[in-house]
Amino acid sequence: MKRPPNPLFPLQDLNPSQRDAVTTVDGPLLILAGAGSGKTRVITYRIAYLLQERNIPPYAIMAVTFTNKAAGEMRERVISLAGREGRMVWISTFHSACVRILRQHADRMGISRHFTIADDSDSLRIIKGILKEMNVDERVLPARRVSYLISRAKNALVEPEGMADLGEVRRDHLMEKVVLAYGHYEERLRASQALDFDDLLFFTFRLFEGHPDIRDNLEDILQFIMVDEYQDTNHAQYQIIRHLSARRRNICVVGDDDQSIYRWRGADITNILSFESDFPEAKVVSLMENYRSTGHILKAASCLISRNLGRKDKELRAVRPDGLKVSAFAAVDERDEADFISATILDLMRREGFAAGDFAVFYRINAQSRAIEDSMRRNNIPHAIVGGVRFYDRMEIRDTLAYLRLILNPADWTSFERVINAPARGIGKVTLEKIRSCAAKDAPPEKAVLEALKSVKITKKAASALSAFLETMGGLRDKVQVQALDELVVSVMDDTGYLPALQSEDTEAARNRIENLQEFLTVVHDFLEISTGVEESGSDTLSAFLDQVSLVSDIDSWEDKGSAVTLMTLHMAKGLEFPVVFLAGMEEDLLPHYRSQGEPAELEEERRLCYVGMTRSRERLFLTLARRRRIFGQYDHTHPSRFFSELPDENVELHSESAFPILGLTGRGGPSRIPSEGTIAISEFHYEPEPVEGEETLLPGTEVSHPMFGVGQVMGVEGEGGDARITVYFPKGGKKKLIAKYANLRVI
DNA sequence: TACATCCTTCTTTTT
DNA sequence: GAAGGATGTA
Repeated sequence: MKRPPNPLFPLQDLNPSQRDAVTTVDGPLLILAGAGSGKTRVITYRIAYLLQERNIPPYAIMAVTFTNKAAGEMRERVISLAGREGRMVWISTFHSACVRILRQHADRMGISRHFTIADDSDSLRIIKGILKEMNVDERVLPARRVSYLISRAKNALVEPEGMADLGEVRRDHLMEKVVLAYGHYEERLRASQALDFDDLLFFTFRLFEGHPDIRDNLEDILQFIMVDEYQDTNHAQYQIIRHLSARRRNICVVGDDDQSIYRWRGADITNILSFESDFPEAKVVSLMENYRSTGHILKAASCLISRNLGRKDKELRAVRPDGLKVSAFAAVDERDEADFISATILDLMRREGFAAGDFAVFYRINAQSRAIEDSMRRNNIPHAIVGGVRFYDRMEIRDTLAYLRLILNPADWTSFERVINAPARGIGKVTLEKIRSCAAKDAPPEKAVLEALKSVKITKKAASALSAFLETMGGLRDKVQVQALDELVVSVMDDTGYLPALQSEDTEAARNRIENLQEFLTVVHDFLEISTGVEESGSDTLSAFLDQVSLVSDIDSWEDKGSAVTLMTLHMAKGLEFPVVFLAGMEEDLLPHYRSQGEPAELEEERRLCYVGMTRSRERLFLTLARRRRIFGQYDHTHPSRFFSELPDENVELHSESAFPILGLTGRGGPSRIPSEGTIAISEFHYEPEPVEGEETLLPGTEVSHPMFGVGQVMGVEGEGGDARITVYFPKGGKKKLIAKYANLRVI
């Protein structure tokens, strides 16, 4: 389907460097796209350019993003630029693309085409079980840590044997345990015909390595590859990209090293920093004109990020006028902070005509959302929280999904264990253990059940429940091919007794769960609506649905509807923009987070996080902090984030209603509510707070000595005065809870 | 085996 | 300040 070059291709919409990036299509290309520099526009125009000006067939182009939302938006914009052809361009996330490839070639990898995608909580559950079997004390080696280390290994394409060589983990007895657990974990996943998130990448890489014909075939088809958010790719993704572009080398990566915020998930910032040495013939185009933010905001953000050492030296240019300065506000506590945000929003809406959808509040951790949400509710401000407790993480949804997975993949032990006693059927730990002991190696759970019914003593009640369960599952598997997906889901809820059990419960919680299940049915309907037209078997539809559900992220369902204030973590904020942005919790130990202060590289990532948040803002930016904050239900004093002191005076001012000035910021003389000695210094502050529960001289962290246990450190204080209960960690005696008036503690 | 009650721990960030 | 785990009771 050749078509003459389109003389009207809208290159005039682009500035010179954008145009350069769009029209450079042969050979490796690195597009360094600063915040707000029109990155998405460049990618979509480039795809349209390939289609229309170079007559490249759409199936020869692949664009990879990190979220489904980004992929969906990209597809829409390509279609609106290039017409229907754009529909056929392969635009997807890394993980979705890998699933598609793996389902197609599962046989070559020796796995079932219907493999289950194990999510994080599945993984964690499996690892917990393994550690227990290995008699590893979770306090010495938490499952979370093991899970993290395994994930890091997989992202680095390292198998259990090679794990001990990973730089950050030393070879010691704990490490041996982790390596062992990794091995067991893999066995368990394979027996269940399951792949975890990291496996999706790792197996795709292995597929390419071990089966060059498949790789070559794909490489023949995919002539042009584009990768968005390249700064957040991990090693596995990097290697997959290398494979796909090995021969043609038409690889275009787009990113900004200053916005790399997924180091903790294995993202390797050196991928983008060393692109030019990986592809020596690469052309580099820098997009350094920022069209988004007003001058003060951009200059403040640029100054902050310039503190990082591990970055390419560059400077964004503000296209827009200076606008208003960045506003800093110090609140008394997190409630006061939230109320300030609410009041400011109401004020801006009333006086300057902003709509609720123009505002976003960003924070470092999800737990911060509560106070803000409360305040918005009190003030009747429409708001939407993105993230936090996910819909798909609700128990009833996970249970239903587990049934669906088990229908498709009878080997799925994790799902089996989840649903075998949901609803309660009288099958507990003991029976389950019997079933497990009857399982021959790699035997699917239902075989093991049959075996157990035959050869082991099982209570009458449990035995009949098990038989009924087997029958139900058999019946559901028959229904897959004859029922539409929505009917099937209803069958699952009814036939398994799950919904009837909830209905007979008659509690608020149960009604809530039933509501969620109904909501789940709408999700199914929506899915069916979108995926019409494709002729598939029942199991293929189910499989596609489960894939989609496994790979959605919270941000995918967020829509810019203009009707509500958006509340989300800084991580979710990447790629978005809002007229007015609040960055809440600008405190030491929160931003930067205390877990990130070990290595300089981690601190730099926190700074990037702050930078990402600031650069989301178009017109107005507010940085707020609370001088004391409840953490784990207890008040703690805070210090202003060190990032305040890294902002330039001339672009930031203290908000006129700030309860306290912040040392290192301008604004002296302005604020009205300030006690004169109330300045908060970056490293310390002299302000005497109004008395807080149980908190006298024994702040957490205080060194104390005890007549019997010796020297220790205060971990927490509950209650007040002499009756206060003080938790102290003694290196010699361990953790102790002591009553203040009896403990005879001396502050050192 | 199920349910209630206590206790502990936890919170980064998520495809 | 919740949620999951451990423990005890029916």
